[in-house]
Amino acid sequence: MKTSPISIPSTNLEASTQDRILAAAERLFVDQGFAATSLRAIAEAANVNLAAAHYHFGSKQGLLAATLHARATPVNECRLAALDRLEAPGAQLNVTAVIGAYFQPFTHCELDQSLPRIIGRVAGEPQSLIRPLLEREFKPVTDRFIRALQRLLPNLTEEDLQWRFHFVIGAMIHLLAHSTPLGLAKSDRETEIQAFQRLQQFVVAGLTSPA
Amino acid sequence: MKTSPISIPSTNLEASTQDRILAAAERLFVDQGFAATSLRAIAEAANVNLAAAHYHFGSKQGLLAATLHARATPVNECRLAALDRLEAPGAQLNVTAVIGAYFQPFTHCELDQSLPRIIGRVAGEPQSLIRPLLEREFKPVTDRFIRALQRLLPNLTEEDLQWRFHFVIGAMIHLLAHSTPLGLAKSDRETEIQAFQRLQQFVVAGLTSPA
DNA sequence: GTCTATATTGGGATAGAC
DNA sequence: GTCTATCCCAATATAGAC
Repeated sequence: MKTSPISIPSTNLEASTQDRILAAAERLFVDQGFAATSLRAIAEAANVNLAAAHYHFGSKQGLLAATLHARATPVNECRLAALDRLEAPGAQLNVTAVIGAYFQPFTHCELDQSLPRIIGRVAGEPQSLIRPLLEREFKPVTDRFIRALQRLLPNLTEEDLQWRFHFVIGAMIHLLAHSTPLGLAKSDRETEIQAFQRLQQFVVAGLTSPA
Repeated sequence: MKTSPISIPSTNLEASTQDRILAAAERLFVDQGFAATSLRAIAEAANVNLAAAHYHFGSKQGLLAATLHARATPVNECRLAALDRLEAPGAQLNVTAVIGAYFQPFTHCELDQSLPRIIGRVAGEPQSLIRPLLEREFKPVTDRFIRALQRLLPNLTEEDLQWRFHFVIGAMIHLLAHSTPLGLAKSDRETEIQAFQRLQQFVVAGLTSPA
């Protein structure tokens, strides 16, 4: 299976079979959740035979793992690149900048218009299924961010910081999964970036509040 | 269907059929999600015949709605009672207290040991399914809290506050759904209350950060 | 109100031709 | 690597006896 750069036009009939399956799976998983989405529906949406999905991904779970991995890889790269830039000598290293680097995949890196939503969606799935996947894909990078914050917030214990970052992730997931509050209208790309700026200010205040 | 006070020992064979079904459904929905849970599994866990579930709740969706409603009702009552106490003349009305009232169902009211988790779980389900339910059950009370905060934070626009409360809810949902950060051990009731205190401090700092 | 039995549909997975 | 066809099982829901 290829792990090359992801660029998945919603229904690009010229893309390879694997990519079409991945794109369709991601869209349906996001819309309906994992359990509620059938391989048949995915195959149909991808204009692909049902058996092809099994051939390429082995199982429905395998397809989910591939979908998540395809998104997680560039997200991790984008985050790490941003953090590296911050930790270079002479750069402005502070809490706001670190959180900005963590949100970078959703604000600056042009990974794809809107579809890192798979992250928000998948994080809501039952633990048993998805927790190992999430841990493998995201924990190493997240840990590096926590360590960077730890140096900036030496008055917090490691436990303090882990809890606070847990809340950061919760708010971020919620924003990814439900891009707008109940009362407000649907958002475009512009307001989406603004939403992450709002979120950034919110969580920086929470992170830096006194111990 | 009764909407009387909820007290559902995990498998109380003396409870009524409906209550046993509700309890089993809630537990399985929380553990596995809605789509992945079959009525058969619920009926088996509740020591009830499959047809009984349909007789009492009409459909799987009906059962989900009933499960959620059974939990939402006391949660709303607990929140409103706490807010009423705060808004009584002479009480200490500030942002921390209002958020404390919002979290009250998970910290002080002894609704049930751990199972308002249905809220955290259900909020992660696909929008199409669950959004109307959540709105009906929680929006009115949540709106009252937002209005209370608006009076305490007059420098924020309504849009500001809606976004910030969106983040509060996101962090709360995440805590309800995954009661502990990835690195930490599983929690008991004690640390759970402490977690909500941590969350309270975090979100109060976020809410009160300058506009 | 509770059971047995069943209608009906759809699911994941695989065998085997091409 | 892609198709057709099929196996086998599980799902929701309902009919009808008791």
